[in-house]
Amino acid sequence: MSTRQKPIPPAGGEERRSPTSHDVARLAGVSQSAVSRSFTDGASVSAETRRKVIEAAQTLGYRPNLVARSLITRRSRIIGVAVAYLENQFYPRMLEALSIAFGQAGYRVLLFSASQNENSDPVLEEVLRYRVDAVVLLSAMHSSRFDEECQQAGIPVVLLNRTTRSSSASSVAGDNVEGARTIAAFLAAGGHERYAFMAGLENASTTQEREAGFNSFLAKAGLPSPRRAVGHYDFDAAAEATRQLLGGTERPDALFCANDHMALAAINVARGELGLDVGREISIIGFDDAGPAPWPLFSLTTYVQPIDAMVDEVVAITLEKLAKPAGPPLRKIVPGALAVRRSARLPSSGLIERDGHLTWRPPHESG
Amino acid sequence: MSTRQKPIPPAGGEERRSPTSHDVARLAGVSQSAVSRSFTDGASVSAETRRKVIEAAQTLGYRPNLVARSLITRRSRIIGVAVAYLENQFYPRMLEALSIAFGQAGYRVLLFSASQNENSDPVLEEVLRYRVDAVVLLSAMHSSRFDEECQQAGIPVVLLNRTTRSSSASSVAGDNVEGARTIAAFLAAGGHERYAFMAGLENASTTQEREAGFNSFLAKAGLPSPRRAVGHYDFDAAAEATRQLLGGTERPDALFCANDHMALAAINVARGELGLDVGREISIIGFDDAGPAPWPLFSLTTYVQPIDAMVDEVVAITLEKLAKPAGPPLRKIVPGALAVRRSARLPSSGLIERDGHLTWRPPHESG
DNA sequence: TTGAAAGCGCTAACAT
DNA sequence: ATGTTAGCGCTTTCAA
Repeated sequence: MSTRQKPIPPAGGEERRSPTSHDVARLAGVSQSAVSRSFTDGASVSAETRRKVIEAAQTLGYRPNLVARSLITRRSRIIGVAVAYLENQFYPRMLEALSIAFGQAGYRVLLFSASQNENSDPVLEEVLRYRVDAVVLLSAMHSSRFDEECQQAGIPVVLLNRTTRSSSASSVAGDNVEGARTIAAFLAAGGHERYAFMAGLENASTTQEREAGFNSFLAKAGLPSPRRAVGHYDFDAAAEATRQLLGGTERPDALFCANDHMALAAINVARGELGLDVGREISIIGFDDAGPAPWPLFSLTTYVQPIDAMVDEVVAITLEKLAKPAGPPLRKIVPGALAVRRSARLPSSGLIERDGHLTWRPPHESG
Repeated sequence: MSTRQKPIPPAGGEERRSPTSHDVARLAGVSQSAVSRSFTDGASVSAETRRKVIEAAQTLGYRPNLVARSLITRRSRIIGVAVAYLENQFYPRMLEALSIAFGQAGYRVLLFSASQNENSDPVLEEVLRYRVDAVVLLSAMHSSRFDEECQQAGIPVVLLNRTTRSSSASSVAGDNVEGARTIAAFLAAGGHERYAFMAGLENASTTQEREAGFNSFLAKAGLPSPRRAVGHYDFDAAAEATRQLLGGTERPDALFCANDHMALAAINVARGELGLDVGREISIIGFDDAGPAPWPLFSLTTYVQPIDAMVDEVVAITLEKLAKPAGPPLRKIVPGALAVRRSARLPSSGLIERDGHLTWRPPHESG
């Protein structure tokens, strides 16, 4: 039996290894497990022992190694979050809110970027090696194959601001159908005659649901179906779509864009290039309430998605799934509210003020 | 001696443990270390062995556990990134670029949020427990105590878009002094007479350096020193600062805001509230080239900070520090360029077109 | 309450 | 090239 040989420090030799629980134990004159217990919340340690341990830890600059802890607990307390196209102001705010909310629940966020149209599976695949406890898909495309692998590995997947049928993933999204319906009703109440809709990505649930809600109201109200263009949720593409939509004859007097990011592009083109008086000659409405929407120069009427409520829901669902992985996916629709500003003509009735903000309720709510 | 008892699966019992390298080894009929080697890049394994291993891994759905690997290699391949106030469009783009660039280098980004004014030490302290390989401070305040702890733990700290003397942290920043000087020269060449400067956070290096550069040029040119207000790098505060600056008599005809986020607020107030013709009655210039700056409705003249170049520099410095932790901090200033757009009056000479963009060079460059 | 001992899943000598 | 062995730093039985 050889004497316990001091391991050779990594090349360079300068690097001082950080102190371990053993070092602390030695200094405090207790066992290593006592140190571990002193840093564990519900563990049974005497106050005296803990005191000695904390003191020794302090003098050594000891920090529990979460990697080692993860290895044994099989919980990393890390949530993988996939994002793409943070250019759209709505996402950074979601991300920040997620990071803060998960932080308060004792989790950290590991970031994954994937370009918007690209399949993010390879990156997400890589995440799993980090043994993240759960995955939140904020903006990336995803395949059902990925869900299944996660499902099988016992890793909850939560989609944020998108839904999916035929998947084991949970989801949190805004009320796209109702929101779009409200927008259509608002525009109809404003007496508009020629409608237009700007789609985002064709295969995104947000675009599909918002378009469905918008069209269904128009149809039911006997109004003509909207002219249509595709902005791919991209600023430049949306600008081009706006030119296409508003450039010809018989210009629409009402344009609903599937999100604010595109609506902001539309305002830039309508006012900046075409010289239109937005809010009088043309009404433009978006969806989200992204960063610049309330700025005076845009004053964008939009369906507000409540970021904090949605994020809280994501955290709640994630923790719930972490606690009991079994069972069907959890799905949540979070209601929003129309923020009435100046980018769209006001109807003569139904306007109400709430918390200093203007909103609107259809005068004869039915059903 | 007891028979090796199968550990009891975590409560619930549904959870299938993910396969380990041992499982793969057994199925492939090789040793566990052969499996490890098959998943290690430069390791010596025969093609045949690797084939068998990969095949077995495939059928079992094996994924190497990076947590276990980290424990032994003492490298997590995770970079802690601290952000705050993603509302300022410049930061999300930086963050996305960082995530992508580090991803290409085989690292992932662990996110930490701290509010802008708050001391982020407690959060950052927490990071260290995850044994991140390095820390990048994108937006958060930080104390020299934190640097020292990292230094001592052998964890490189890299500041992005801010600098510090008296710290062991490396840094990457734009050329604030030169940029601000160029802006002053540009405004002077445009024949402006009454200057104003909007500061961000007083103790931020960006504000200090940009103000110093701006003022130094004005002084040297014999121009009056600028009127001054503080916008705290916050949209609303900047709007208020704008009212204060432009509201009175003897209105300035040139306003330099310490970043674009505040300049955008200034344009919103100047045009939206005060009805000023931005670019003719008042020239407004920013710094960064944040997301909405080029939008037609702002067309903000600004000093462009090259995000990709800065981020590449951060990655390079981080990797360099990871390779040789010893030595003094690495500091890099990345030059930018003035993007001439329409928010500021054009000088009669010095304008040049580059890559389809308009920029400007002082006609008589001296010293 | 406390300590001893057994591993979590992997990498890295060391032998063969 | 491959297998054996010894841990990485921690949590968690199990006895005392």
